[in-house]
Amino acid sequence: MTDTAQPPRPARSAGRELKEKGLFEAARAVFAEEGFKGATTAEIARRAGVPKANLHYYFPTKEALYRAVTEEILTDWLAAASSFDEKDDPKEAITAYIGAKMDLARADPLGSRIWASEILRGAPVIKDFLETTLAEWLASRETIMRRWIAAGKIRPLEARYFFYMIWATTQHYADFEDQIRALNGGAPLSDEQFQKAKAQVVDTILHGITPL
Amino acid sequence: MTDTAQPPRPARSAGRELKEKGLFEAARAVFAEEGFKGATTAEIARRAGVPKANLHYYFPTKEALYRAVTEEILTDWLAAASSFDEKDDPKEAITAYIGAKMDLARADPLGSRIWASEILRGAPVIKDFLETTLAEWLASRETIMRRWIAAGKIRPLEARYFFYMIWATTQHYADFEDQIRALNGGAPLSDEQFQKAKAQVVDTILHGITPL
DNA sequence: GATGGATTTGACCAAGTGGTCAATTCACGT
DNA sequence: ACGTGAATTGACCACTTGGTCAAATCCATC
Repeated sequence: MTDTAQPPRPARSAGRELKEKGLFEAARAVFAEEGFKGATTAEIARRAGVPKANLHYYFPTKEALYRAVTEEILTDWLAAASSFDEKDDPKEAITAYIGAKMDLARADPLGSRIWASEILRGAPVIKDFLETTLAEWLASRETIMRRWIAAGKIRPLEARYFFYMIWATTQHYADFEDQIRALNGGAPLSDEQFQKAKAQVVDTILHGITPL
Repeated sequence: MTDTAQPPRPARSAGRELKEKGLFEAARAVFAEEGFKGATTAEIARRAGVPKANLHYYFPTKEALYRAVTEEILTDWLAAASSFDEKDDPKEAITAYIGAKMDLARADPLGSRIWASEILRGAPVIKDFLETTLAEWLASRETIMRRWIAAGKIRPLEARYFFYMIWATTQHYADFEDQIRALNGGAPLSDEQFQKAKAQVVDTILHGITPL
């Protein structure tokens, strides 16, 4: 933890990137807790341990900082989404996809919460992403699902509502972590509990769509 | 709908209740969109069409207004939850429960969003409800589920993760309505679409937990 | 050690925040 | 008409907000 002097020479703009990262992470936490409007630059700067004026040196406005944060989240979302395409078999593809979404929710709950908060306020910043990139992603996976249905590999269903169920369930473990904790005797889910939850989600959904 | 003059005499404090209702509803909308911290009393008053000072006559503080709003939401939640207990058969009970939760999300999306926003900020106001009433509700339904499992009526599973899936999925249709709209060509789900979604959620979950 | 751009920051500002208050208006029983 | 309590509201206050700015400090290069 006392590794303050470990970069021997690459001093270049490494300091800048480090400070930017600190502000970025502080912003993620505050935006996740308070939403865009409720978050204050003063609080973000305080958590990052820099004066507020310094924050505005790295990010000209609160909105610029917020946009930087959301952009990364969308990237991560797409990365996890790609796990749907790695296998041709529905069972494998869906298992991998749900697993990736669950792991993302576990690894980066803040990202999921910022997304949720952004949607709650009407998605002003990511609306374009939703209407284009996300809509296209969904449409093309609907095509895949329809093929599986035609081949009798999964039961007939409307693919979009199927994906809503996956998104809702997986992100619930991030967005409602505090509620889950309250229902778990005050303690967050242990790794074992989380693995069991993940397995059950996969299991229930797979059984839910497998033909008899 | 035009039954404004149906109370012939009880003029008493009817005006008061009406105005209180207006502020209450305006507050619901603003809290749902902006969260507790992001919401402003000025905006609430503006939407209710009254001066800000008048708001503070009916509700002394922003937090009092927020607490009144949340209280009603918890009541509605419990009302919908009771539909789980109306039938002894798992298939019927779960169908009724999911249906009630979906209908609640459709009828009162604002309530669901305020709940979500409250959890996102750490549930300071409803934490007690979560830890007591909700935890007890969940525990007792876990007992019922275990009985069904022992009787071979449903597949073995951890009941709490099963409920998380139901809560997540049903509330998704309220909390992420804007996202769903963006993925639906900009139009909100029609009644037919919603009914289809509801049927599919019930169907998938029931199949997911029914023994082979 | 001088130069000059990058960085840091205290002080400041206009606009907004939740909340107060005293002066007014309203509704209604007498 | 009058009195009285409930209801209304413009003006105001202390504090917070996002953002600015100029003066200071750093630091790599010559």
